Amino acid sequence: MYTSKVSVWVEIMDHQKAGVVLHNATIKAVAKDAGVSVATVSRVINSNCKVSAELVEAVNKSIAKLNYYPNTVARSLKFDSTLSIGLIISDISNSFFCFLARTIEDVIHGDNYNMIVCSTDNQQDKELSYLRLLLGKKVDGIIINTTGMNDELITSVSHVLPVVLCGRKIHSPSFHGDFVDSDNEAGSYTLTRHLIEHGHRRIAIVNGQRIFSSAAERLAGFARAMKTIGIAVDEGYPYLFEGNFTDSNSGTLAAKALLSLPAPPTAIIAMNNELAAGVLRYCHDRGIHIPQDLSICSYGKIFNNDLLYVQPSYVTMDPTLLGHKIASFMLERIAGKNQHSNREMRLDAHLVKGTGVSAPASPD
Amino acid sequence: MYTSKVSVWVEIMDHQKAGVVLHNATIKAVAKDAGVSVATVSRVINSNCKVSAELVEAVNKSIAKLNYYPNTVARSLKFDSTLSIGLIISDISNSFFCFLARTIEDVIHGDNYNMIVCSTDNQQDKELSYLRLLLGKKVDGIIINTTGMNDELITSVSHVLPVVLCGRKIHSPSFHGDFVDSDNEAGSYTLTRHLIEHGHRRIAIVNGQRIFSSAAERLAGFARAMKTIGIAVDEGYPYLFEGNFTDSNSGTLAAKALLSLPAPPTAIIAMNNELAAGVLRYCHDRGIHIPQDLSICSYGKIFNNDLLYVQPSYVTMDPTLLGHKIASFMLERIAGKNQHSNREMRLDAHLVKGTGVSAPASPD
DNA sequence: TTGTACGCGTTATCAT
DNA sequence: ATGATAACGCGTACAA
Repeated sequence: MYTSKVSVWVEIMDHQKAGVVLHNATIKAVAKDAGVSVATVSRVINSNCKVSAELVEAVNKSIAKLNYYPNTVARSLKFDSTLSIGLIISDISNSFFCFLARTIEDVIHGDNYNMIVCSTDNQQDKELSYLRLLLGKKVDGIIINTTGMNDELITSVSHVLPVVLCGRKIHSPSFHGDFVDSDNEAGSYTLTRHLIEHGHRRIAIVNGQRIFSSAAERLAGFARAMKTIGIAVDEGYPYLFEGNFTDSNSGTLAAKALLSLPAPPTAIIAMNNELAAGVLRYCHDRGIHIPQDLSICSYGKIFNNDLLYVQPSYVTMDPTLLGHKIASFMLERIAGKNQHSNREMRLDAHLVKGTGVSAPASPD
Repeated sequence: MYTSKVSVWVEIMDHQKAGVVLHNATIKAVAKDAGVSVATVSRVINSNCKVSAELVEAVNKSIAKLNYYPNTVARSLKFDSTLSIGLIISDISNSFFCFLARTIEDVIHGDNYNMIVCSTDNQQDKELSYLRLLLGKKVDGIIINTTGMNDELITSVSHVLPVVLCGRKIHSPSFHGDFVDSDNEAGSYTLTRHLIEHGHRRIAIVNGQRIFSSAAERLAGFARAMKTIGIAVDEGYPYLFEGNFTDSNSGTLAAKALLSLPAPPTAIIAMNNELAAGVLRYCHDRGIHIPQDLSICSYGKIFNNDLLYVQPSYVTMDPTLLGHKIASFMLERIAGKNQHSNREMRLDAHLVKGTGVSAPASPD
């Protein structure tokens, strides 16, 4: 099996600390120096076979002398496994994905896996290009927050490689992999009901593109909540803004558009942290008082939320929890050789009330 | 030479969009199917040699039929180059490093390089472990914000691989690589003078560990500025707190300690964004009014700065600018075969005044 | 226990 | 122009 020989590495590298030259020595060089065959060296390194004590000694001496360390690329070629997994997300500079990436890195590092990070900016061609690259690089698995525009290819990939989706679902029945996300519909429902209970009726929603399952589900939860007060959210609903999840500026534009309406909303729900920051930025710059003039909610916590000039109410979407689940699924799939049936994991989104919500100034 | 054959990939992968099975076909299988030798297939793929039109046709047909794509691992073995670079930083979940990572990714992706992200948490053993891993994986270069505790090894690595340092210098004369950072001394001087000009005298500094060159330089700039008003900053200086750059909580502890002193400071300079957020958090929770009770400055912008309840003055440290420079240096070194002499690039840190600074309530 | 030889998927060198 | 074959560095049957 293809495991990582940490103990050997430690032994090897300890000798390299004192500023010695790294020769890029090969196993052959070590064998020659120690006067043994490459097979013996290999056995010493991987310690999976019996080697006499004196030869072990000699080999280790040569390893230290030559500052030898194994070439992982060659091993990968042999085992068709690289001990690295690809992470394809829309944008690593988004605080949510930062924490997600960090958590995933931590978990998989425990199993000696590395992480190749790829940011797509939600562009189909970038995603495609990265998928190709990772496929060619023979990563052992792919974690992907997909753009939703390469479903067929990803489905194909899922037949040959462990795939864990995050945040955006693939509906193809032949897709083979796991899915982890927040419980979008319920979370959005909770958030909307929170506003309704404060007396709001003209509630606006600033969403991401509906081609993303998360956006669609959050819209559905919103609609279900609005239905409880007899308001139908359909194509004609006036307070619906579809922006871009990865661009807080689209939240700013949304706020501007919504608040310019003849009968502006008394509350806005931004469907992720980026959009929420954008909405907040608009209100801050324009001197719109929150919550007096407008109540604001966010799906997921805004970074540095507790230090903001006002705290929107939000439902939790903890990237650490998500990351742990995602990484675990991935490692399980790799270990089980991708034989699991599709799994779906939804994380609870519970309400955290903030100072950004109050009763509307002029209820209808 | 080892280049990436993008055009070929496009051609190859276009046929895979419709949910076909990815067989992991090899060049041998393609050769067999097309009735040619593997050499010919290789030539068609890399189009570096003349092949007759009909054979090109046949090979491409087989490639499409078998959904063949090249195994990068095998190529890497041949070329001793993987088209990937390692990024070793203290913590990818820190907003500053997020933006840095994103920028670097963008730039190197243009040259078809990938990025393996490694977070060390400023721990020596983690850094060591990641260095080993990247070395074994035969990355083409390493960008590192080092812990400062593996200088000898990194120096060794720099003799065999392009290395670009970021934020933390290695002083060994035999180190071979580039260094990019903010102009720490000058930036810190600017920030301190800003407070002095507002009338502050009891100015506290919340710094990272001085083993990091950035922390040492910022301390030096602070000391130089204080000297202009005849205050010596030495080991006996009472308003010196050494915390942890990567842990905002240590900023909170610092604020608590400093403000509990008999003659508390009238201003605090936090030497990075994390520490500043921690200081701010303490003040916010304790109801300490800023800037009335205390003025606050930060080296680098706090994330979502414009939405905070108060805006510390800060000097710029743009991760995007830094990232561009770092990535460029790396690509140049890779292209030039590591033959450059050591380069050092300092980015200007200019002052942005915020609402978090005013004259002290009770000047001495 | 130890060594020889082959194969992993490619590319490059030599023949033809 | 095309094909056979030797490398790249490693692990492991198989032989000894």
